[in-house]
Formats: sequence, C-alpha cells, structure tokens
Amino acid sequence: MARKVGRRGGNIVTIHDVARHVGVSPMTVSRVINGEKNVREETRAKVMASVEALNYSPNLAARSLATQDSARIGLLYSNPSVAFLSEFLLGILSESSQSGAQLLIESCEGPEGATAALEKMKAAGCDGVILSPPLSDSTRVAKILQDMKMPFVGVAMARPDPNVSCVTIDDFKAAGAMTRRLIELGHRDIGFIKGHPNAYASQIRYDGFAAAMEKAGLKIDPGHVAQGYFTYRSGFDAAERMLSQKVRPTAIFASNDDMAAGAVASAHRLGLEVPEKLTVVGFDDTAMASSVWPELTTVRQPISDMAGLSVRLLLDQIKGHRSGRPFEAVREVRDFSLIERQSSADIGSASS
Amino acid sequence: MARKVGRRGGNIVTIHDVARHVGVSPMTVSRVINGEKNVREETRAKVMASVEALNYSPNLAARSLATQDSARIGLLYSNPSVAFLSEFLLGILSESSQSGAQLLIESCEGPEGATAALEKMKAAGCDGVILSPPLSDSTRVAKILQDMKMPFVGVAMARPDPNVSCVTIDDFKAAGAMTRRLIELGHRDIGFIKGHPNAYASQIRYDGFAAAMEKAGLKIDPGHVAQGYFTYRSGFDAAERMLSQKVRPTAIFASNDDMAAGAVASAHRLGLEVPEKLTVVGFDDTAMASSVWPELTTVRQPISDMAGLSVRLLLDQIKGHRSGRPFEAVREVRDFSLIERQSSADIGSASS
DNA sequence: AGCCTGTTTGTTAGCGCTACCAATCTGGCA
DNA sequence: TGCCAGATTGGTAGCGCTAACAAACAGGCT
Repeated sequence: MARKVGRRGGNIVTIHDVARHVGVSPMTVSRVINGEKNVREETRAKVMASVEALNYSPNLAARSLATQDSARIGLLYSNPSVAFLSEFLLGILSESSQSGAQLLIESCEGPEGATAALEKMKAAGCDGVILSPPLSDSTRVAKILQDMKMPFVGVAMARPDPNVSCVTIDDFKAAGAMTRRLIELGHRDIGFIKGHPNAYASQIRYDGFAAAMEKAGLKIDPGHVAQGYFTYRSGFDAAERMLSQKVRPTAIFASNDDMAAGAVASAHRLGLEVPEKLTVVGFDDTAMASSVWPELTTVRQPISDMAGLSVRLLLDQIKGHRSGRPFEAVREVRDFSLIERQSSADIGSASS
Repeated sequence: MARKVGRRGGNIVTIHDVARHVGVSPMTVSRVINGEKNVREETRAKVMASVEALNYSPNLAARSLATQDSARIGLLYSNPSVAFLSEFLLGILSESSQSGAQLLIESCEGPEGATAALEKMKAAGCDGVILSPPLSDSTRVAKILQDMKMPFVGVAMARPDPNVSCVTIDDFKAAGAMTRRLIELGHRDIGFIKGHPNAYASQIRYDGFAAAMEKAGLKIDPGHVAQGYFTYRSGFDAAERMLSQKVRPTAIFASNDDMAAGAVASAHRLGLEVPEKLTVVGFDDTAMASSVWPELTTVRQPISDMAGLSVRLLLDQIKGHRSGRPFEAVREVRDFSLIERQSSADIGSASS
C-alpha cells in the first residue's frame, strides 16, 4: 500500500528522513540526538550534519509517548508578588514545554488552602508538584505531599530541610552582601522591612542583615525595623512609620521589591528625595524593581532559571519514583547578585 | 507474549481500560471524550461514568501524535508591561498545555527586532505565531508573517485589519465608558495620559475618551493631555507636568495601569491625596492595579482569556492552513468591564 | 418482507519515537 | 589463525490514541 503522504499537509522531517539521508538506521539517529555514548564519532558528526541540513527537530509528543516518561506536573502558588510569579512562570513554562511535561497550575490561599488544591492535582493525575514560595517553606504542605507519596520540589526555600529537594539562593549571604554594600556607601543607620512572617525567607533575610550589621559593629535601631507582608502597601506603611520618627534611617532595606517600591512612594510623599535623602533597596529583582522610578537597587535572584531547574529536578525525581529508586533530596543553590540602580546613593549626598 | 506491565512503574489508566470497563471498543470511548456526535446517549453516559470512576484522563502526547495536529506555536512579545505579560502568559500557557501545543517564546525590541525573532521561530519549526501588543498592531510584523506564509493571531489589536485574525476588546468603547463614569462622578476637567505612540491602541483609547467628552459637552484642556509610553516613569513625568500647572484636572485617566501608578506616585509627591484631591484611573487591570496603594480603578481587559482564545484560534488556523482550507480572518471581541477601586472618588470630596 | 438510508459501533493501521535485544564489527590476545 | 569481549549498529515491537474504513443495526419506504 502506498504510504499516506502524511495526514498533515506538511512535509515534516522525521527521524527516518534523517536516517535515510545519512544512510544509517533511525535508531542510530535517535542515539545521537539523545547524546548516548557508544556511537562512533564519525557517525555522530554525519548525523549531526544531516540534522542541521534537514532542520530536523524531534517530535516531543512521539518521544514522550515512547519513553513513557511524559509527566504531568503541578505548580502550586499562593499570592506571591505578581512580578515574581511572572518570572517564575516563564522559567517553568519554557522548561516544561521543552521537556514535554504537562503543566497544571493551581493557586491557593496560604498553606491552609493547599490541601484542596493538592487533592485536585492528585485527582488530575499529577506526578509531581512544584512549590513556589512561601508554600515551599511550609512544613504543613510538605507533610501533605509526603503523605500522598507525591514527589515535589520547592523553589526559593529558605528553610533547609534534608528531606526536601529544592532550588534556592543563599538568602542569608545575599542579605548580608547588600547590607555590607550599604555600609560601604556610608550608611550607619539602616532600616529594615521584614517580609511576611509565614515565609521563612523573611527570617533568614533579616538574620543576614543583622549579622552583617553586627559584624560591622553597627547597632540596629529597633524602631527602624518594621514588619511587612511582602506587599506594596505594607512597605508603604512600614516606611511611613519609620520615616516619621525623630531619628530617621538614611537607608531602608526592604525584603522584597514590592515593599521597596512602597517605601519609595512613602518617602516621596514625605518630601524625601530618593536616593538623595534616602536610599531604598529591595530584594528579588522582579519587574517591579525596574518599572518604578527611581529604579531600584536590589538583590537579583535568578528566578526564571531557578524555576526551570526545579522542573528538571522534579522530572528526575518522578522518574526515580517510578523506577523505585530510593528518594534522595537534592539542594541546588544558585548565585545571587547585587544590582545597583538609581535608588541607592552614597551617604555623602544624604543628610540624616 | 505476556504484555509488559507498562514500562512505567505506575498503573496509568488508558482508553482501553475504560473501554473494557464499559464493555465497548476504545474507539467509542474516544468518540465520547472528544464529544463527537453519533454516539447513543445511553452509551455516552455509561462511558462518562467509567471515565469518572477510573479517573481516566487522556494522554495528550498520544493524542497529538495520532491526530498529527500537534503544533508548535511561537509567542512573540516586546516590552509590554510586565504585569500584562504575566497574565498573558498564564492564558497562553494553560490553553496550550491543554491542547498539547508546544510553545516557543521569544521577545524582541520593537517591530524592528521582530524579523530576527521570527526567522528563528521559523527555523525552529513553528507552525504559527501569537503576537502580543504592541506587535499585534504592527503592519510591518504582519507583512513579514504573511510573506512567510505563517499563520498568526494578534492579541489586543486595536487596528482593525480584515486580513488578520485577532482577539480584542473594544478599546474605543472601553475608554468611553470609563470617561462617562468619571463624568458621572462629577469630574469636568479630566486629564489624559496617552500610551506609546507605536501602539495603535493608544490612539483608539484617546479617541474613545475624546468622543465621550465631546458628547457630554465637555472641553479637553490641551495642557491636560500628555504623551506617555506605557511605563511607570512616563506616567509619573506626565502627571508631574500636568499637576504643576495653574489649573489642575480633578481626574487623570491613564492609558494603562503602570502609568496610572506613576501618576499616583507623582500626586503623592506633590501632596495631593488620591482619591481625595485627585482621581486617577488606569486601563487593563493588570496586577499593578491592585498592588499599588490606593488600588486603582481601571478598565478590566480579560487578558488571560483573550490569550487562551488566541491559542485556540491559531491552532484552528494552522489546521486549516495544513489542509489547504482558504484562510479566513476571525475577529473576536471580548467584553471589558469597569473595576472601581480606591483611586477614584466623587468630585464632592475633591477641590480643584 | 425486502430494499435503502442513516445511525451507531468495531477493526485496522499507523502517528514518530525509543526500549530491548539481536546482529555485526572491531581489535587484542593466546 | 582463531576466539572472545567490547563497541557499534540494526530490527522489532509497542507507547496511547484516533483517521479511515467496514460492519452491524435501526427504521421508513414500496
């Protein structure tokens, strides 16, 4: 029977076309594109050349069908800063579409609402779950997932848990580095706006700040430390209080960009120019940081990369889970970096 | 030969399991889950029941392999407001993962950078492209795609083009509705911050505003119309100028939320309480609108829905393209809505 | 009843890829 | 030279699903 000319109108290049073009079997081509060893270097090169020439790219549907490792992964998030979510999604998305994983997205209200969302994911046949902060730090959520025997990976986890795989930066070091930078700029009285109390990262970032201050022999004015909730409004309010006191800090370090933006707004309202009269710095380097004015000096967390990596870790873990390989938690620590923009300045130009 | 117990450890429910459970052929089950007609109601019900009972959910990889309509679609965006992008992505993502489409994301700097990005997509084997604003309005980008014979769909297109499929809201009506609402609140002198000149939507929104003003018999003070660029900073600057004049508007209508947020910041800096002394409203209802304080009154565009719909339209178009069906542009217009939050108030409480 | 049309169901084959095993080829060593 | 371990390649089957066709069944007509 004459082979159907493909039910699609097009002329899609398959692995067979490449094989024929090179003069080897499809299997060999498969090995090459999957980077397996035991292929002669010469053959590999020829195949590669043909892949290039024919502009072949593997059909992911067919691959995941064949390998049976197509996975459905769930992404659970709860009211993170939207800018954070956006970056996060980009990373998750691009990685999961590359690896042919199906994605299921659910949001919930804090750790309490997680149970229902996770049940739903389980029912939908999810093979694993990715947790965005602050869920990733919730022992409660972790417990639920462990009871379900559902593989999961936490992103931006601050609470080190030897039984949980995660991708993070070193929040302690990062906060310390930013603090040292502020000190270097001449600031002595530095205010701090803490993050949401249910996020462990909040605590760690404060600790990093406090440690750096102490090491520099500087005292932290208790009136210059405020509780925030990672929201713009909470940063605004915290700064409002802090800046209405008799003695004002010359710099404010907010635990995320949204709060820093709120603090800038508050400073403007009180007639304090940023950075001339007040330095304000944030954390995360989300889009918020570069969309307000002045643009924020902040700690960059490679959120998108971290999210992508978390997908890979999760898929790996799911594979292991299926094959019965004993679970082994992985902790990947990414590098942070300091991004200096216009919201910070040398104390020289400020007056307390 | 004993059938392998599935190469995966698990016990995944397949269409065969359902078929066996009901006592029909897999094909019938397939028909039911795809909502085809010509299945007896009774049979359909039984199948549905089993699908529920076994918690079956189809393997998308297998489906797209079989139907051959697995498509690779590209998403091209260029510096939109990040909040917009985030919502946009959510819609695209959830729809494309549901329909098993592969996604390729590229960004570019304005319409000029689009050529390279599109070439790259073409090389990567994309079957179609989704354009986010303001690219969707670029005749230049449209031309390139048409020359490539690449199907594409524009989202939030303001320029009506009978040859291009798109999903939009009626920007003219939306801007008019918000304007009327402001007038209803007693505002007579309303300032307007225009969007980026390269986005056609900017023009349309202004036209809608102007038309509503004229219809109400109100004059637009030319000094109260400013050019913006959809960025926070541009909104801030525009408001700064507008509010430093002798006669100030009692309300400012910004063409997007980022600029509205900038305007609020500027008002605060000048000591004008929002909304007591000045009403500020935005457009889009992105996350920015509810993350600043006071939260913004704005025009809601169902971005996520629109994005999802655009994926469906594109897949449809790709299918048609493959089967040689002549191209027919589709224009889907979604409903907008007015969201009243804390940044707008009755003129009663304001004084000009 | 016998024929025909339209509806409902089943059968077969194959989408593009890779796991698994069999076949072939290399080179080293006795 | 002959034999064997290891490296390299190929063949076969099947992942879960659905297009296309074939078969079985209903009901309306002469």
